[in-house]
Amino acid sequence: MDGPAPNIPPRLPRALRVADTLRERMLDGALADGEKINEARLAAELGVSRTPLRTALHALAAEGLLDYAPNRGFTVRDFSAELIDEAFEIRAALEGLACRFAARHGLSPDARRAAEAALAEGEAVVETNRCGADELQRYRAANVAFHETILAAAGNRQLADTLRLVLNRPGPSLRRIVAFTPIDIRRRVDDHRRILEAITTGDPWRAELLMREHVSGIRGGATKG
Amino acid sequence: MDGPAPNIPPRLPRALRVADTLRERMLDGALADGEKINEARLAAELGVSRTPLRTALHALAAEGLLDYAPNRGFTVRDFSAELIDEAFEIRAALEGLACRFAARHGLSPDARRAAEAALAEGEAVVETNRCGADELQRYRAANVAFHETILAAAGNRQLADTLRLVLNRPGPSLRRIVAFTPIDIRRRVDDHRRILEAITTGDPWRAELLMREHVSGIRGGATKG
DNA sequence: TCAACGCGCATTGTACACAATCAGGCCCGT
DNA sequence: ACGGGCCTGATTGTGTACAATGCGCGTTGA
Repeated sequence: MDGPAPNIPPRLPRALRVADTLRERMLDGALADGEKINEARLAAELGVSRTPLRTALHALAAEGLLDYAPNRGFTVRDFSAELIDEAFEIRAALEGLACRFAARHGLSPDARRAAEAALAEGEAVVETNRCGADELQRYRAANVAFHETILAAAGNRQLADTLRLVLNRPGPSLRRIVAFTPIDIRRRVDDHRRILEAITTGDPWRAELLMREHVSGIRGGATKG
Repeated sequence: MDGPAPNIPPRLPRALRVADTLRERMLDGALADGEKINEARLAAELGVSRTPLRTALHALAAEGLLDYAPNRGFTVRDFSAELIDEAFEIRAALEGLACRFAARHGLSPDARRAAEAALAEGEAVVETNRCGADELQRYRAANVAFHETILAAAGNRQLADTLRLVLNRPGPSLRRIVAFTPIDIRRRVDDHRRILEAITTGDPWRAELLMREHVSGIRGGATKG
């Protein structure tokens, strides 16, 4: 997503860094659900004035991460467990759509190479039949690369933006909930292979269906049910 | 009825009013695509200082209506024709999802009454077999009521927020592009009937499919094809 | 005792002034 | 004549002071 640094190397505005900081704090729970935000205190804590902080707060509210009541300030939006399920279904629908677009539009040579590389990396991890921190890290990277490649291939910026918003949402960490047993990973990599196949053979609707199932399955195989 | 400003808020923050104003200007094209925004000039034009204006600009950027480049300001995002098509597909996917949720969750008595009332109103318009400004206005109201009722019945605020963002997006007016011949309207009302039927009979997947087709068809019947 | 009123404090909203950064043109060296 | 670097005007980013609003508490009267 927002690449590390080299893309935007010069000092970028405090407001943006503050927004990122707050997003992270919501992800790791440092900002609890429903908590009211005190601008002055938070600004002091972050070492900036209220101006860039307010900019960040309004932006996050527009993204749906905070609730805003005029003259009454901001509160951290509550993302409980069932809301995460809902987010996954939205994500499934949007990624399915992206997949259909990618299949309809076709993959560029570069995109195809990238997708196959990500897939191969995932399969390599599965081959190890192990599930340590290292393998997990490799699988995650491959997974992200695969999904992002498809999203980019969809060639629809609105969709990408919308999806990014949804992905950024759940505070209690969407990712830490997902199960990562070797079986789960094997299944997901297999999903990836079929999805890529549907895309390359030009079967948009099947590609969409598979992706929807794939993303829904991430949650289904992860939560207690 | 729901008057714009003076009715609800004795005093609503300037930033919010400015945001609304800018949204409207983008809708009716007073802010052209790709236009660069000069904060000082626009602030003077709107009669506010740069502070609330900047708040509004950042919020609109977070909503995806503006592009923002650090230290380089804001530009009005370009929503050309094909982008509107894309927006419709996203909308179709999201409303389809809402429809499925509504069917799965079931309609409350109130919601059911509201949906049937909206449907009946639409059918009443069709009965007239006319297509004047008055009928069009009635149909539109009924249409909005129908879709919003279902969205509310889905009981998923994230989905509602996401969809609202997408609906707010296209500047060159999503609505003015849609065709409104009696045949189109008849078809759409018929769609509505089937959708409601699928929901009330508890057929989530059919409900989703029908809604997706319905929304896609709005565009399909409107553009050159 | 309880409810309603009003005051004061805490917090949010806005304006303005100043610092940082960027775009464009001029000058200079080669 | 051409390319590169500096300088200047314009625009954006941030800090700070002040105005406006809302909330809680104490007082007062029945």
